[in-house]
Order: sequence, then C-alpha cells, then structure tokens
Amino acid sequence: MPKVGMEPVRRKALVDAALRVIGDQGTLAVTMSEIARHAGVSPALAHHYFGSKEQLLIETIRSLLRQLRDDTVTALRAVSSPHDKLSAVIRVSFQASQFAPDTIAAWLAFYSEAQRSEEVRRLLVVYARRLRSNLLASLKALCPDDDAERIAEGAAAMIDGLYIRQSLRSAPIGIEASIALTEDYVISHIDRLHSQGTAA
Amino acid sequence: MPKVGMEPVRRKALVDAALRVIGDQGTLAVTMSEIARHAGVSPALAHHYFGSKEQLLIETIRSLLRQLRDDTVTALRAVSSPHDKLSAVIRVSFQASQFAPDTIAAWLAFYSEAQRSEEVRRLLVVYARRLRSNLLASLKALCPDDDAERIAEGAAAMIDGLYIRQSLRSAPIGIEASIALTEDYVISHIDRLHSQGTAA
DNA sequence: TTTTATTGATTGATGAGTCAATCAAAAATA
DNA sequence: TATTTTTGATTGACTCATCAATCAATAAAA
Repeated sequence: MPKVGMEPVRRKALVDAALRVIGDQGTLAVTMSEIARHAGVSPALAHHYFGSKEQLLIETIRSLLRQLRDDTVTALRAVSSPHDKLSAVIRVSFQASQFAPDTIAAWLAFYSEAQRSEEVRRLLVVYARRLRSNLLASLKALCPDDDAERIAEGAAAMIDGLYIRQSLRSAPIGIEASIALTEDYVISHIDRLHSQGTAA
Repeated sequence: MPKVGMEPVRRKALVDAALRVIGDQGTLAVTMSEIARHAGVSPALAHHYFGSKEQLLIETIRSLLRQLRDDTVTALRAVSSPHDKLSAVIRVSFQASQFAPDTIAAWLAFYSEAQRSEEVRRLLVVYARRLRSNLLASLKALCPDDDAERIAEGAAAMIDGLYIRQSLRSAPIGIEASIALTEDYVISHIDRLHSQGTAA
C-alpha cells in the first residue's frame, strides 16, 4: 500500500474529515479516531501528521479561512464598481462553498473554542477583521469615512448574525433573503446619507 | 452540616457555577467536578440533584432564558410607545445581566451544543423566536406588516451578530455603540418607508 | 427512626498520544 | 541488472489520564 508522496493527500483528507465530523457533531469534542476513520486512516496516522488534535483543528480553521479569502478575492476581481464590490463581498459570505449546515456548525464550534484557545481566537479575529475591512474598502468610495466605518460594522454584524441564526435551522428566512436583507441595509444607509447630504 | 431545605439553594449554586465555568472555559467540555467545586459541593451531589450533566446544562440554559425574558418584560412594562418599546428590547439584549464576557461565551457554547442536542437547540430556537417577535410586535405598529417582518429579522440578526463579535473581544465597538447601531438600523428603515410612502 | 443532605471511593468507558514493528517504494551499491 | 539499504507510510497494541455516573456509608435534622 505505502506509496510515496502521500503526505499532502492525507493532510487534506484529514482536514476535510475534521470539518465534516465537527460540522456533523457540532462540537470540538470530536475524537481523533472519528476523524481518522472518516479520512480512512488510523488514528495514529493523524497524530503522525499533525502532532496533536489541537494542531489538526487549527489547520482546519485555516483551510476554511483560506477558502473564504480565495472566494472573496475571485469575486472582487470580477467586478469593478464599489457597489458591485460590496455586493460581491456580501454574496460570498453567504454563498461561499462554506455555506452549508455542516460548515456553519463548524464555525460555531470554533467560536466556542476561541474562548479557550488563544490561537483559535486569533484566527477568528482575522476573519472578523477581514470581513469588516472588505466592506469598508468599498464603502469608503461611497460615503464619508466615519459613516463607512459604522455601516461596515453593522453589515458585518448582520452577516454574522444571519449566519448564526441559520445554525439553529429555525430562521424563517433563506439564503437569498439574507443576502437581500444585508444589501438593503447597506444601500439604504448610503442613500440616506446622500439625500441628507443634498438636503442639508 | 446537613441542614434541611438545601435543595433549591444547591440547585441554584450549581446552575450559577455551571454558567461561570462554561463562560470561563467557553466550552461544554467542562467537568461536573469543576462545576461542583465552584459550587462548593462534591461531584456526587451535583449528580444527586440533576441526574446527569446534560440535565444540569439544560437547566443552566433555561435560567439564562428566564432571566432574559424577565428583563425584557420589565423593560417593556416601563414604557408605552412602540418606539420606546423597540428601544427597550434592543437595550435589554445588550444590557441584560447576561451581557458579560462569561455569559456571551456560555451562549456561544450553547449554540455549538445545539448541533448535537435537540433539547438545547429547541431552547435556543425559543430565544431566537422571542427576540424576533418582541421586535415585531412594536414594529407592526409603525409600518406595514411585511416590512415589519423584514426589519425585525434584520435587527435580530444584527443583535446576534454584534453579540457574537463581542465574544472575540476584537470589535472596535462597545456596548453603547452597538445599541446605537441597532437602533439606527431600525429607525432609519422605518423613516425610509415613511418618506417613500408620502413620496409615492 | 425515618428522611434529607452529603461525600469518599469506585467503576467502567473513553480518548489522546506513544511506540515499536511492518511494508513497500526508491536509492544506492555491487 | 540484481541486491541491499534507506526512507516514508502505516498501523495495532498499549499507556496514562480523565470523567460521568454509581453506591454504600455517615451525619444531622425531623
């Protein structure tokens, strides 16, 4: 069986399995054995490649972040106007390959874990800041800086909130409606500034 | 030592301890021993009164929900106009006795747990619906029903999102600003409807 | 003496991490 | 080319620790 060059393959399989199992159980109280089983290898191998459970989990979060960033970069490159860029960022937050019940659950589990693990927390802070600054960049082209800051903060929060509410599978609102709601928030606030600006 | 009538005292102490420990560690992977120690009793006693760890956790969530509901009812009773009621609901979400880092962390942990435990999930759904319907009730007095629904959904999401972002302790925004942001969202959307309504 | 409160000691299960051993491909050597 | 050596991949079996849950025993109140 042993073929050379398996390391990257196995690493990816384990990270994917971790995500799936965490999403499934919704908790980081998943076992290495379970993850390994899903990846089709022995628990010992998981330790061999990652050293510890913590490390495997960190790697899993990193892969989520990477995916999200890539999706965002791609989406941003496809459009040029600030309006379209805003829209793109919002859409990616919801449509990204991440947006599946499993993945939402995994994010939740990570948020929870962030209270214990400083490293996990740091990674999530990266996500939070990135989302905010992506929104901010486009907003600054559309309204004064301090308004942009407030709107970015609100939009980021709304996105996260809709996300978390999806995790309960009780929201009377789907993905498309979530996108519309967030876009509406951003756009109507910009409009309001304009009409105020011209009125005053 | 044994004094009669200790049951309610111990139950409360254990629930409080559970919340504190969960908040501290940010995970439901807390041990009964740890909780019991914080409550100043033996682990065996915790089992005696609650039967299982799961049951103690459920009870802990229930107590959070109860507190939140009581705070909301009190705040609503103190005012009468729809505007003030909206404001009150928003303020309670942030100012409630619940709003401490520990408690935020505990909520996160519960969200995560909800993926595994149907009962925990049900309790959180109760919270989500309650928040939404509290907002909705006042909104319906201020704008058409279907607009009210959308705004309520958005505001609820924003509240949850600001909440979750606080848990990372990275937000460049404090509690007062969070309240202002949410109120601003609600009010400006209502205003917009009015100006559109009169314009059209 | 019956009931309530309480715990120490124990059990049984589970899970992270270790390690020595195995197996096959590649590289080196004859 | 044939043979040996090295190296990467892989696992079964094991250790050690932890923890939920149990239970029998004790001590005070009623």
